[in-house]
Amino acid sequence: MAARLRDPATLLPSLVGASSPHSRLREIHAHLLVSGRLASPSHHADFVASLASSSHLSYARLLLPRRPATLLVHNGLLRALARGPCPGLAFAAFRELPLAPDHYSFTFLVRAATSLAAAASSATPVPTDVAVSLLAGSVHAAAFRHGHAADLHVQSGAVSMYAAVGDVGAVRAAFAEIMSPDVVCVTAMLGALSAGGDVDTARELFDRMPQQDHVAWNAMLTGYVRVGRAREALGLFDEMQKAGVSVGEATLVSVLTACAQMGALERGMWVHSYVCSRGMRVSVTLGTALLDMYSKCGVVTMAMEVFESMTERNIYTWTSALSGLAMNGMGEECLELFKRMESTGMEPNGVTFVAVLRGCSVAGLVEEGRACFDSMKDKHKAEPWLEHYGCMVDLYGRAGCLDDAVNFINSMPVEPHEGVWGALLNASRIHNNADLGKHAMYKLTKIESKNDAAHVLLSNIYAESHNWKGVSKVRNMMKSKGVKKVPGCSAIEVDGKVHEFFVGSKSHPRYKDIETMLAGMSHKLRLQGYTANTKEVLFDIEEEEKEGAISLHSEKLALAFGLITLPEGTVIRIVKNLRVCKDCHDYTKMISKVFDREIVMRDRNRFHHFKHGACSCRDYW
DNA sequence: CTAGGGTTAG
Repeated sequence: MAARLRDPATLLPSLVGASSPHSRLREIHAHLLVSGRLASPSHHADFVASLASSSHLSYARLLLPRRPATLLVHNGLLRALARGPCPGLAFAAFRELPLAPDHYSFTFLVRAATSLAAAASSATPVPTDVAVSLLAGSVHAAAFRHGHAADLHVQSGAVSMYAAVGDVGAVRAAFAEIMSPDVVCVTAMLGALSAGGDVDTARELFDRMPQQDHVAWNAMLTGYVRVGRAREALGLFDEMQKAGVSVGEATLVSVLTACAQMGALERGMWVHSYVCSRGMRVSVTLGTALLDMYSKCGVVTMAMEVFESMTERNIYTWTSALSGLAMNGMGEECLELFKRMESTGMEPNGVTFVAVLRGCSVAGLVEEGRACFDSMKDKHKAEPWLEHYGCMVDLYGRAGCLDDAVNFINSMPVEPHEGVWGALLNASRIHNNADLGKHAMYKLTKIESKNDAAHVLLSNIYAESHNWKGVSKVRNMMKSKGVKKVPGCSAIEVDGKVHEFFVGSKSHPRYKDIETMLAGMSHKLRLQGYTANTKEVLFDIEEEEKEGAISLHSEKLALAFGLITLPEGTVIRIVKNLRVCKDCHDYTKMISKVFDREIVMRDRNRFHHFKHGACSCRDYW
């Protein structure tokens, strides 16, 4: 097939390298002219665009004034710039346009604004950038002025653009303007709604579509994934397959993300074998999603196997691998991998540093973490985010250097946020420092008065030092302030089906068996000398008045269910939405010994790998 | 020559 070169960047990729000097470009240019490959305006346009997208702007500019100055050439340039690494350049090129722009021109500008907005919102934790929002508005206004705002492509682009800047009202207005929206428009709207957190409305729109194509299905899928409704995402994927919709890479990436969220290892592995059996090429994105799924399911060896097998790795790949190691308590390995990353010349970003600092933290590598934090500013000229300060406080605090943690906070050039105080609060809990804990709590509640996790932490601090008055004070505080506790929930996958257990719940169809198993477990543990930490549990505010509920924390229910259903010798994997409490942690350690089972538990922050009565977190979490 | 779906942290 004589494929037409549609993407300018693919034209002459071997000839125009990013580092070619001008003289070399002139050579190539002359060669192309002589061989007649620039004869037609479209080829000329492709060449210009190709130069622009490989950052040879100045040379591309030289070619622009060539006659005929067609819109084709200029639009091609706009397109390349909009899709390139510096979308803002498209606006510079637009200002120098020697001709009146057409509707094509505007689709590229809209696209450029969308990319800028996406980059702005991912670069910093700040929700929206005013400048980008203004830019979006002016692009749209310009489209109106030139009479091209009614073009379907511009319109659907506008919907995505406003979604990218987070302007819900503008999204609705832009969509309402479209007289007869097609699949693409509706899909854009669908994506916009789910990006704003309103997946249910998105789903209504999806169901009402006359016919959905695979992109619409994928948009819906990621909508669920984005808001953390992984179960529904997987359900939708089943429907998608039943409907015979083609399953491509984007679909599998979303499915893997859903598996990672739920800790659904079996389904994740199913995707892996699906990919292999069909001989699909494992792209960077797919490979990264696979590796991430494995580490979030606690199977670091497989994650690293995928990582090593990849031929191309980008910043996401490295960061995901690093955070996988950190999450699984493999701090030394994390730091080693980071050194390897630096040696390849891959530039770490803010997220990478969060991962590495967490790695240092779980392994107690205080000096290394400090060096890493300093190198961030000095070597990588990156300004630390509040998250990084939080990581540092966690690093010092977890290692027991509480003074250093406090000094670090005092020397911060920016106002500490709740994460920083939360890290200090947790450190106070680990090291039984009630005074410091109270101080951290005081600061924290001034910022975020209804933080439920913080209240639970403070209560645990008091309980640890048998200060029951303190415990009940916290409880009253929660009542009067109306702090709502998120109910504990643990999930376990059996035969590809994920079972969820809520704290104290008896609604599982096999609850009778679970109850019997729990009794058996307690009996066996008692024989081994384990006694439930009743005093603490009695005041465990998660459970409030129910003293009989000691064994009913959700992870215990899931654990019992796992022991019943999973064959001996297989690893029991549990995913919990909150932090594991001390009692459950001790309990699980003992179970791993008494039942001789390996248990992998993912809690809100990290993994616990229980084996032979010990945990990989070395009791620090 | 045009528009929509994908990966990393908290």
